[in-house]
Amino acid sequence: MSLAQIRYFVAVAEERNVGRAARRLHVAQPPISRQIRSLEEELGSPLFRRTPRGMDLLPAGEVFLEHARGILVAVEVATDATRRAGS
Amino acid sequence: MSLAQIRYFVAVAEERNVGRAARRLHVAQPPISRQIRSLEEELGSPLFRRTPRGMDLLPAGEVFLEHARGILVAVEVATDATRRAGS
DNA sequence: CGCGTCCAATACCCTTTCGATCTGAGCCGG
DNA sequence: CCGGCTCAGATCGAAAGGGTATTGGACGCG
Repeated sequence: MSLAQIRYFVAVAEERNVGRAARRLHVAQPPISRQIRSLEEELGSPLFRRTPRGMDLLPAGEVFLEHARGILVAVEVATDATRRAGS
Repeated sequence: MSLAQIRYFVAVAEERNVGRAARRLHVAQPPISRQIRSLEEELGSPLFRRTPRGMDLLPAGEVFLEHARGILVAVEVATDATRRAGS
């Protein structure tokens, strides 16, 4: 699992759409699709239901989403605090 | 910043020694050194003082260490909770 | 009914990143 | 001094990651 995967996941969960998430993150669509799939494999359970109109969060996805947001915030807080301590 | 870098950092901080951290993580020593350096550059401040006998945590490093441990725990918790929700 | 549209997934290539090995430089103890 | 630590640097091969182009499925509209 990588922080990029977590960021991709949060964007897709919020946009409910891989293409929009990709544009928001300034990356192409296929990398996002692949990373989401890889994340699901690593976690051992699907996070989204694929529909012709986008991606619907599954229960496991909702659980992961809450934690994922916390992780990203924690990384940002750690970065800021360390920069502040270092200068 | 990657989760691997955070794991490397925590190991080095705890061992106060790059070589021991490398053995503990089952990777070679130079990759650890490089990732630590890259992390310091990204954070904008040194985290360790290099000595002929090992690595001493600087104040910025101590700050980052506390946050880093929390991030790794959060990743583990997120993983477990999601696995549990998915099965 | 097609046909155009919108979606995610796949195939393929290329660049970048990452780790392993080997080597070097600095310091300390015997 | 010399032998054994330490971390850092150079080089190489493998793996990962992103981009473009394309496919395939589902819907809606004429």
